[in-house]
Amino acid sequence: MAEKVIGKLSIDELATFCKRKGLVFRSSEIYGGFSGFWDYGPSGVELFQNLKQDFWKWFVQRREDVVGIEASIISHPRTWRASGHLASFADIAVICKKCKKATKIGPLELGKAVCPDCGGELASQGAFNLMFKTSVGALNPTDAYLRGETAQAMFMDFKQIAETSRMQLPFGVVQIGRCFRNEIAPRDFLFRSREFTIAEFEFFIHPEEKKCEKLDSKHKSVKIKLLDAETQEKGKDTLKQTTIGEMVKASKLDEWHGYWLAEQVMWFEHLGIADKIKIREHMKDELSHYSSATFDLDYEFPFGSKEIAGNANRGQYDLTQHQKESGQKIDVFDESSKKRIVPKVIEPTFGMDRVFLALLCSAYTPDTKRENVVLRLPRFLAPVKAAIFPLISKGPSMDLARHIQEYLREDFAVAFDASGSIGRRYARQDEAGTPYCITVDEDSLKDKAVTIRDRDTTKQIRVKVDDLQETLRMLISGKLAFEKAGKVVETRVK
RNA sequence: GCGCUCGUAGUUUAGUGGUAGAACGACUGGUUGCCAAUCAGUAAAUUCGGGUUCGAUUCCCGGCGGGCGCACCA
Repeated sequence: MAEKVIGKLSIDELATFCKRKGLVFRSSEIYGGFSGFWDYGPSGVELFQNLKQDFWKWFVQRREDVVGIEASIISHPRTWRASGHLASFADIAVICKKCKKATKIGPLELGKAVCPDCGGELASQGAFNLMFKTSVGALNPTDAYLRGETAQAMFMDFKQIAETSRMQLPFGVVQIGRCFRNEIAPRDFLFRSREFTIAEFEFFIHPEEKKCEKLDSKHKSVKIKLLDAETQEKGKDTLKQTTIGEMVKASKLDEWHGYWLAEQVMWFEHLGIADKIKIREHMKDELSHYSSATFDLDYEFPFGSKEIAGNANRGQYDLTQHQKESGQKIDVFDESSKKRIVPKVIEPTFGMDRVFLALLCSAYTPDTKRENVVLRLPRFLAPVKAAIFPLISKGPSMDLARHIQEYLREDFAVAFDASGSIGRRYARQDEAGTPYCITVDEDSLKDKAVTIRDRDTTKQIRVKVDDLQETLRMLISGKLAFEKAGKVVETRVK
């Protein structure tokens, strides 16, 4: 039988799906929407919270060398002077009157500079203002900015964190939080927005430390598809199959940088999206003002291969800058050299809304046989873990179904659906990404058992009501194979 | 931000210078019913503002929003 060709997913189709299923809404839609802003709906917020929680478990709770903070979104205005973000502030956007090429120039160049391409006269399009400006104080307020990255607080709080949590180098600080950038043209659904969530950590290392004790064979064997700087400088985009170990060996990465890049890829493997990830090295001329080496982790989106995470080598830049600006010492005492030292920093970053979007792109599976979409999310991230259906929606069946709902609800996010045909109810849950559907049927009252139906295979097993909680826990954590969790039963079809 | 282009229920769409029809979905009720296709019913739309006109969802202008291209992206 000829396979029905499924059209390539468009980001529009995904956005419509997200709206329909309560995952993501356009912000302020009753006023016509507001470009660059999005709302997570009832289902989306569950998924997003699960994602953030999984990140926290993976990178903070599981480790001894990382602690978290949650800093204010608005910080002292001098923060951004120290960080170097204010320096590019006065830039002016210009457009060439002749060839229409848009660029930006420094404020003093206006009136003097000409188009770099054709030498034509430049017209000002106005001042660039990538940072969100706000004011603080009701009476005679002072200017302040909403943070464009979460990093700065982790530098500013460095000494307090090290002291109160008794951390010694090397150690990291993580936070997940909202950031704001006045993007010129928000685009591609959630991908480029003006308000977004970053999960970012600053990992502090002794400046002389070259070795990374934690870089073991597990990290070295992490396979990656690499687009390196040289290839890009030649104008090509050929990917190299390599491993973290090989890159470290070839001195393309120092050990700590390699370790963290491997950790990032390993989290994506855990999320099931690593097959669409490639690593892109930044070319010299695109490095940020603070970084000596940067790698992007790009995901293959419907609109192209785009950055969802990054890894920058920030060196001692930020701590040194804040020392200068504040006049305060930001350093630690090194017992071995008996000297005060300023740590160097590796910064792994994740655009969490982008990871969310990548998860949906990978999960979205139109099933031609079932004639509905199946959202194959990782089970542990699914907004709802199980849905309970009474086959007969009245009488003792209904009571038993309600009872199951009550007791499962204590441990899992569950849904209950007694309306429509059973097939329709399965389809609704397939689209919601619910991994398991529990059906209470005619026999359930007699044998005190129910069927569990698997989202991805539609196979069914019969499980005792008393074992449901433990069975679900094992299934969701992946510690138990579905067919081994109960007696496999034939699916009855009309 | 610039250029091109688009904007009818939640979704997909029909239609008209005289205020709109459908399908799917949602909701309510019925149906001894395991993979969206059973019956009955209900709610639900012309993106917003201004102009032309006796009258505009339809024509014109502007805003807002989307798509594509350019540019930008700590």
